[in-house]
Amino acid sequence: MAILTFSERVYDVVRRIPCGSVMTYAQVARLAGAPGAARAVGNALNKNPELVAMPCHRVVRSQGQVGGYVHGTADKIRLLTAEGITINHDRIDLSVYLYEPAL
DNA sequence: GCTCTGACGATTT
DNA sequence: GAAATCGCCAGAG
Repeated sequence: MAILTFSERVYDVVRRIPCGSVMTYAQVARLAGAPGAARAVGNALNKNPELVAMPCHRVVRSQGQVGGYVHGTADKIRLLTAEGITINHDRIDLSVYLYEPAL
Protein backbone atom coordinates (compact mmCIF):
# COMPACT_ATOMS: atom_id res chain seq x y z
CA MET A 1 0.00 0.00 0.00
CA ALA A 2 1.35 3.31 -1.01
CA ILE A 3 1.24 6.11 1.50
CA LEU A 4 -1.39 8.43 0.10
CA THR A 5 -1.03 12.04 1.07
CA PHE A 6 -3.92 14.14 2.32
CA SER A 7 -4.44 15.55 -1.18
CA GLU A 8 -4.59 12.08 -2.71
CA ARG A 9 -7.26 11.06 -0.24
CA VAL A 10 -9.19 14.22 -1.03
CA TYR A 11 -9.12 13.38 -4.73
CA ASP A 12 -10.39 9.89 -3.96
CA VAL A 13 -13.31 11.19 -1.91
CA VAL A 14 -14.34 13.85 -4.42
CA ARG A 15 -14.21 11.31 -7.21
CA ARG A 16 -16.88 9.25 -5.38
CA ILE A 17 -19.45 12.02 -5.36
CA PRO A 18 -22.35 10.79 -7.51
CA CYS A 19 -23.89 12.90 -10.24
CA GLY A 20 -26.69 15.11 -8.98
CA SER A 21 -25.29 15.31 -5.45
CA VAL A 22 -22.85 17.58 -3.65
CA MET A 23 -20.51 17.45 -0.65
CA THR A 24 -19.16 20.13 1.64
CA TYR A 25 -15.46 20.87 2.04
CA ALA A 26 -15.73 19.96 5.73
CA GLN A 27 -17.24 16.58 4.93
CA VAL A 28 -14.61 15.82 2.31
CA ALA A 29 -11.89 16.75 4.78
CA ARG A 30 -13.50 14.49 7.35
CA LEU A 31 -13.61 11.52 4.95
CA ALA A 32 -10.06 12.31 3.91
CA GLY A 33 -9.01 11.74 7.49
CA ALA A 34 -8.49 15.36 8.48
CA PRO A 35 -11.62 16.82 10.10
CA GLY A 36 -11.43 20.58 10.15
CA ALA A 37 -8.96 20.77 7.28
CA ALA A 38 -11.52 22.24 4.90
CA ARG A 39 -9.00 24.86 3.81
CA ALA A 40 -6.49 22.21 2.96
CA VAL A 41 -9.19 20.51 0.85
CA GLY A 42 -9.81 23.67 -1.12
CA ASN A 43 -6.09 24.10 -1.53
CA ALA A 44 -5.71 20.58 -2.88
CA LEU A 45 -8.60 20.97 -5.30
CA ASN A 46 -7.25 24.28 -6.50
CA LYS A 47 -4.01 22.62 -7.60
CA ASN A 48 -5.74 19.40 -8.57
CA PRO A 49 -3.68 17.70 -11.33
CA GLU A 50 -6.66 15.63 -12.46
CA LEU A 51 -9.25 18.31 -12.95
CA VAL A 52 -10.78 16.33 -15.82
CA ALA A 53 -11.38 13.32 -13.56
CA MET A 54 -12.42 15.36 -10.58
CA PRO A 55 -15.96 16.67 -10.21
CA CYS A 56 -14.70 19.40 -7.93
CA HIS A 57 -17.72 21.45 -8.95
CA ARG A 58 -19.75 19.10 -6.71
CA VAL A 59 -17.87 20.33 -3.65
CA VAL A 60 -19.57 23.26 -1.97
CA ARG A 61 -19.38 25.20 1.27
CA SER A 62 -21.13 24.22 4.51
CA GLN A 63 -23.88 26.78 4.12
CA GLY A 64 -24.73 25.74 0.59
CA GLN A 65 -22.76 28.46 -1.11
CA VAL A 66 -21.03 27.21 -4.25
CA GLY A 67 -17.65 28.40 -3.03
CA GLY A 68 -14.91 28.88 -5.58
CA TYR A 69 -13.86 27.33 -8.85
CA VAL A 70 -10.97 27.52 -11.31
CA HIS A 71 -13.27 28.62 -14.14
CA GLY A 72 -15.25 30.89 -11.86
CA THR A 73 -18.28 30.43 -9.60
CA ALA A 74 -20.67 31.18 -12.44
CA ASP A 75 -19.37 28.22 -14.44
CA LYS A 76 -19.50 26.00 -11.37
CA ILE A 77 -23.16 26.86 -10.84
CA ARG A 78 -23.82 26.13 -14.48
CA LEU A 79 -22.28 22.67 -14.17
CA LEU A 80 -24.29 21.88 -11.04
CA THR A 81 -27.49 23.04 -12.67
CA ALA A 82 -26.69 20.83 -15.67
CA GLU A 83 -26.66 17.84 -13.32
CA GLY A 84 -30.17 18.55 -12.12
CA ILE A 85 -29.27 20.58 -9.05
CA THR A 86 -31.44 23.61 -8.41
CA ILE A 87 -29.64 26.69 -7.17
CA ASN A 88 -31.42 29.62 -5.55
CA HIS A 89 -29.57 32.92 -5.39
CA ASP A 90 -26.13 31.25 -5.62
CA ARG A 91 -27.13 28.82 -2.88
CA ILE A 92 -27.73 25.07 -2.93
CA ASP A 93 -30.31 23.24 -0.82
CA LEU A 94 -28.02 20.88 1.06
CA SER A 95 -31.07 19.25 2.68
CA VAL A 96 -31.83 17.81 -0.74
CA TYR A 97 -28.58 17.49 -2.68
CA LEU A 98 -26.04 16.85 0.07
CA TYR A 99 -24.48 13.42 -0.48
CA GLU A 100 -24.09 11.48 2.76
CA PRO A 101 -21.88 8.38 2.30
CA ALA A 102 -22.53 5.28 4.37
CA LEU A 103 -20.72 5.49 7.68
C1' DG B 1 12.33 24.30 10.20
C1' DC B 2 9.86 28.78 9.64
C1' DT B 3 6.58 31.73 7.17
C1' DC B 4 2.94 32.77 3.94
C1' DT B 5 -0.86 31.39 1.37
C1' DG B 6 -5.64 29.56 0.47
C1' DA B 7 -11.83 26.99 -3.91
C1' DC B 8 -13.04 27.02 4.44
C1' DG B 9 -15.80 26.79 9.19
C1' DA B 10 -17.84 28.68 12.96
C1' DT B 11 -18.79 32.56 15.97
C1' DT B 12 -19.67 37.29 16.91
C1' DT B 13 -21.06 42.06 15.86
C1' DG C 1 -28.88 38.25 6.56
C1' DA C 2 -24.25 40.20 5.73
C1' DA C 3 -19.61 41.50 7.07
C1' DA C 4 -15.71 41.01 10.00
C1' DT C 5 -12.70 38.13 13.01
C1' DC C 6 -10.41 34.11 14.70
C1' DG C 7 -9.15 29.37 14.19
C1' DC C 8 -8.24 25.34 11.49
C1' DC C 9 -4.90 22.35 8.48
C1' DA C 10 -1.91 21.00 4.47
C1' DG C 11 1.23 22.52 0.76
C1' DA C 12 4.78 25.55 -1.34
C1' DG C 13 8.65 28.84 -0.99
